[in-house]
Amino acid sequence: MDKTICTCDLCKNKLCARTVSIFSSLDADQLSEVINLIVHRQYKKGELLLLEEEAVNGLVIINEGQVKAFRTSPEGREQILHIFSEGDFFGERNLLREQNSPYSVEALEETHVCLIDKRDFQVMVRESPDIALKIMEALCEKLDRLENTVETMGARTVDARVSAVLLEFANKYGKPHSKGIMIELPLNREGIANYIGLTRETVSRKMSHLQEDGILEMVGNKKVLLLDRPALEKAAE
Amino acid sequence: MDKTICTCDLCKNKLCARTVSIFSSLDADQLSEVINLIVHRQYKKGELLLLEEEAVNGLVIINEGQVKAFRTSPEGREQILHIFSEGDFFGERNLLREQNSPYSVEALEETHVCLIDKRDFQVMVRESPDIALKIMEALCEKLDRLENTVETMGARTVDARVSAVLLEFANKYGKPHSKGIMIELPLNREGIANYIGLTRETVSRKMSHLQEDGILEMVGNKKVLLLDRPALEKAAE
DNA sequence: CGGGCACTTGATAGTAATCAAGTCCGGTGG
DNA sequence: CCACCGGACTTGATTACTATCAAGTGCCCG
Repeated sequence: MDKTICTCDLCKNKLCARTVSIFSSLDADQLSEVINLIVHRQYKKGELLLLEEEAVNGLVIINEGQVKAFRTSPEGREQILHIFSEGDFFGERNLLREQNSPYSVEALEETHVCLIDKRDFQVMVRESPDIALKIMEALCEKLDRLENTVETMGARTVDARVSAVLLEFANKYGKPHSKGIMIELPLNREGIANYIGLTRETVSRKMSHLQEDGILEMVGNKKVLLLDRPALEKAAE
Repeated sequence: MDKTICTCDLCKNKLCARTVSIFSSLDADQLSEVINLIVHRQYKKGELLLLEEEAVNGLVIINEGQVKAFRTSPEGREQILHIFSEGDFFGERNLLREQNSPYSVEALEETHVCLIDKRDFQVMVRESPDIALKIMEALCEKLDRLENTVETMGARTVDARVSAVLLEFANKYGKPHSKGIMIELPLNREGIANYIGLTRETVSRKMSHLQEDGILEMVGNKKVLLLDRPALEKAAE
């Protein structure tokens, strides 16, 4: 795990803390206090930010890039639990209790993070109780998403699962495009498979099928152009 | 939804609020104040406490009995997300935000609950911030459990899933027994299937297989005697 | 431009869902 | 307390689907 000083624009300008909703209730003084406590790090694609069962020593805020949080089963199958992007954070569950990390976290691309030490954060929460509310909000959002995931994985067909994950990516990463919505995929085929409990071959086949049906168009391996969103929504049901 | 006055011993003696960890930080005065705000209800097996997409008007604490929280997919498949028993509560996510229920809740047996109105609860949280911490704890526990569920459903074999759910029940409902651990199952075969995304027939077959292997013994339809816990743990990996 | 890795596509096998009886449990009423 | 009835459970046969194994193609990065 290579630790380097963060050089991204946001951090150089000391604005990183301002972009994160968790600190939105702080005034300028409090904010500059926070900024002084923040340690910056950056990770290359494939580097680990955290290892399952390891002690968590603070809150990690993604400032640039994205990461996957995953577990590996005894047989070696990887299950991705969360994908965190700019503005997301993790480690909040371990700020108030002594417990090791429930997952490993790996950079999916060049990723810059802001790190706040556990003790510093505990002080901050005590001084600004609104932060606790923001954390609760974040916990609720994660719960909502995981409940959706459980329903999708337990009660939906495989076709619906693939459609659902593409819709999720369209909502999160989609950019308007003349023919529809251009989606920059955060995961390769194997990653998508590990996110919804399938194999890469099955994901590949189902995506090809969606292309045949004219619902989407694959643009290289890393992008998808969603042509018919309503049809994809119907397929995800 | 039949609403009746609660007649269970705990409530008659006004002790119900005391048994719930969420109020453990309150002193006697605060507690009696809480007790005056509590409304009691009881539900028969099969009755709905809450319907998906319905407004949630307060916190529901299970005082006696148990319930399942579930969603029904468009094709009619039911996915159970949580099982709540004595001391558990739900609805906490809707206390701080306006959002409808993410699931339906149905009584699995005669169930007595304590209900605290949303507004009353918001006042309580403001007066006793420790309650917010308790809620955060509960949210974290639910997150932990759902992450386990996602991993189990996505990355484990079907045999491992059945073993895992039986272990979960053993931990939660198991009572020591001369030959092992006696488990009173909260769900019938179909319910177990809907909890781990399988069909009742498959669950039935896998449980028969575990019995053939001498790992457990079925005692009627509603109980299981776990004979070899280490073997079940190994099978759940 | 070239090589390696990710992706696609095909063939096969394994496993759970489905369809279909038949059995047993458990609650009810005599 | 026992007999009976209905629903839950088990077990079997078949089908459908995805994982696996395998080969070939094409994308992407250096």
